[in-house]
Amino acid sequence: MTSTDAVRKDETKNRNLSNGRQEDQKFDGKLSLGLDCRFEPSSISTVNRRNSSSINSFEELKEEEPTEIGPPSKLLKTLKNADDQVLQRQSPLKKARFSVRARCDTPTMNDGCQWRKYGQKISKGNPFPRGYYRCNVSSSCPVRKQVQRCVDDMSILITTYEGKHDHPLPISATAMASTTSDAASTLQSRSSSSHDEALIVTSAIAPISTSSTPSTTLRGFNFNLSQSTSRPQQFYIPNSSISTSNLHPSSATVDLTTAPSTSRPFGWFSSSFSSVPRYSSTGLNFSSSSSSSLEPNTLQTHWNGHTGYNGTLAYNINHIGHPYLNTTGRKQPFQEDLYQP
DNA sequence: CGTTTTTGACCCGCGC
DNA sequence: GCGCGGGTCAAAAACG
Repeated sequence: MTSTDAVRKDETKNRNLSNGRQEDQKFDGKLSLGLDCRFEPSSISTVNRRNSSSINSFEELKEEEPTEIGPPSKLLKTLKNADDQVLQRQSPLKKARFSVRARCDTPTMNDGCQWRKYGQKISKGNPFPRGYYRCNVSSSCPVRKQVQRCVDDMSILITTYEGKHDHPLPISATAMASTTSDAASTLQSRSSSSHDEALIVTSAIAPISTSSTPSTTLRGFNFNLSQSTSRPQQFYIPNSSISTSNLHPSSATVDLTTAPSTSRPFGWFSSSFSSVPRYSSTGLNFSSSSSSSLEPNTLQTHWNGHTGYNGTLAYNINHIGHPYLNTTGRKQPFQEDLYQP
């Protein structure tokens, strides 16, 4: 057993290394994400229904490992890997966790990073399998994410990020994916008490532009990371909620499923970005377009506060829509269909 | 043919 | 100590 385990580790190591090469190459290119998260107006109306359930679901997540202080055995196990060295470095006390809830039709949110699925499990109390992904952008990147449907509303996708990216992050790795808990706790400290409070992102941003066809409905908006800076601005994301646990500040959840008024879905967004055409449904898109004239929108967010990522976070509205394509462009089975009762 | 996903098995922590 | 459940591994299958 022990010898086989050792062999396992080595194999894993080698495999990871090879993967890393590949990812690095991808890194050079502009990463374009097709995010398939859609905010259906109809589903938006169901948000209220969700509120109770969804909150439960993500609290579940947080309680899973509230005090995950470097899992002893796991940590030791992984210590052999560079991954874990990074992990330890970044989280001396506990793994940072950052959950994002969003309505999404696709199996997983495209957040700008390359993710490799390494497992799937049916968790108790939830008929929908939980997917386990690890960041594939860098071979040593310790970031992992878990993706699971909300048990009460399968249109809601709960993505939990864990760890920090150890790579440069030129990528449009999303703030969510990259900054994890620290960011979230920071955010929460700002929007503290109320769950219904708008998410406020202080930013440096230029007016957003969109390449999407104005006449069509916006299916997604992108969250981009870029290193550029601009004039400060604030984003208000009403009805989104950030929650953290006082007990476990290292994990936080951003709830993007809560929609604004029904008559004007995402009106808040339009108001923030005047150039954004009116749209009725959206997809949440975390994409990476590092240097594009199309999206000079870069926001410096408080997310950067503690994360070591001083890059700016750019929220970019874009018309993207390749549902059922993941980051690699590979066709993904529409899992919802599979889960359909 | 190389890469990614699937999936069953395994490992480990935790509660009883 | 035992069983359960979550998380991970890795061989096989699927995909482009």
